[in-house]
Amino acid sequence: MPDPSAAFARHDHHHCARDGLAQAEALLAGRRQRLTPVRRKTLEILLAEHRAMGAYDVLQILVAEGYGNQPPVAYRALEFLVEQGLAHRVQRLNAFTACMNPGEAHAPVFLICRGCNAVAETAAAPVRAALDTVASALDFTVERSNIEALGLCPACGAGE
Amino acid sequence: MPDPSAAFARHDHHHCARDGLAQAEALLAGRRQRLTPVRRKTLEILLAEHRAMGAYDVLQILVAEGYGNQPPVAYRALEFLVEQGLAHRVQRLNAFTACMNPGEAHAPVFLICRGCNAVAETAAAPVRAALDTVASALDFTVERSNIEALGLCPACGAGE
DNA sequence: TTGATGTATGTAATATCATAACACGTCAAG
DNA sequence: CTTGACGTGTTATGATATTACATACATCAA
Repeated sequence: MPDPSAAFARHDHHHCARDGLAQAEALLAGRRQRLTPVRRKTLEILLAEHRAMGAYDVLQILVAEGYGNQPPVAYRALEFLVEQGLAHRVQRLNAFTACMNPGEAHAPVFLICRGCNAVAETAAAPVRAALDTVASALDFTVERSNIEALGLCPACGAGE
Repeated sequence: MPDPSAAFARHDHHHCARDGLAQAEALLAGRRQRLTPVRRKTLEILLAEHRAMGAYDVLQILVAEGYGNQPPVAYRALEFLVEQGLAHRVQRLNAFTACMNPGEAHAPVFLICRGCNAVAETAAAPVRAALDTVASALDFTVERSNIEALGLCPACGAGE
């Protein structure tokens, strides 16, 4: 059951799901990486549900579709998608989401609503720039970043 | 066994550990919160080891000191310290560290070296400001944030 | 086509991280 | 001297993640 409040920024969900696979195929082809059936299905699941999903949630659906029913099946596919920038891991929730901007610079910011559990991925460039600045002051080289904010989305914030 | 590379920014470790407890006591007294023996010992452990520690690592030491040997003992003390701003949770590592600046504005940035696993907590104000800006564009109210960067510390970066 | 090599998947078993629920003790307010 | 809030101890279980190994599939050179 998809969560209708999955993203509080209005957006064209059909567009997300429809183009997600095409974008993934194009990107992976350029990198000589394979979008195998399990990986493809896993990405479809993330795109369709459009919410942060636990590995076991994904696995449950994979099983129903006839794939292997052990955790590594889901974890491997998810790990691949994350490595390729097609999905992200939301550390705070031990969960995964499809990336909204595959192929673009990767430093996503996740806004997690504590009221309705919706998760929005948003533009990160300024945040990433600030992060690079403080890191370079310590001679630290940033390769990947996880930036997650917990708070209230517009709907839940209004209700308080 | 403390990890000598726990923080790659040079600092006075004695100072950290010595003042940490005093600061904690002062802060908690002002809030009418109690630094009980388990909580105190847990904070001492984090300050002394000066590295990101798993809850079970902390528990093991608590047991050796004569406290309860079940996970909730450690988790409750750690949760208390996090709530009071005396410790932080590093999501990426499922681990905890003593806060380097208790009492000050809280939006820590963690720099995690993938070479030596050292974790440094650093100044966050500009990053947090950038985060607030992108969040407010979506009418999202940020209450807490986790900002974690994975990369290479000066020592490990040089060795590559 | 065959065989060699790297990559992907299936599966069992286990490791690691975290919480629910309840019992007991302490202490301060009434 | 009871009541209620809080903290701790303990049992049990739940949730998340990985190791190890076997099998299958893709690719490519001979």
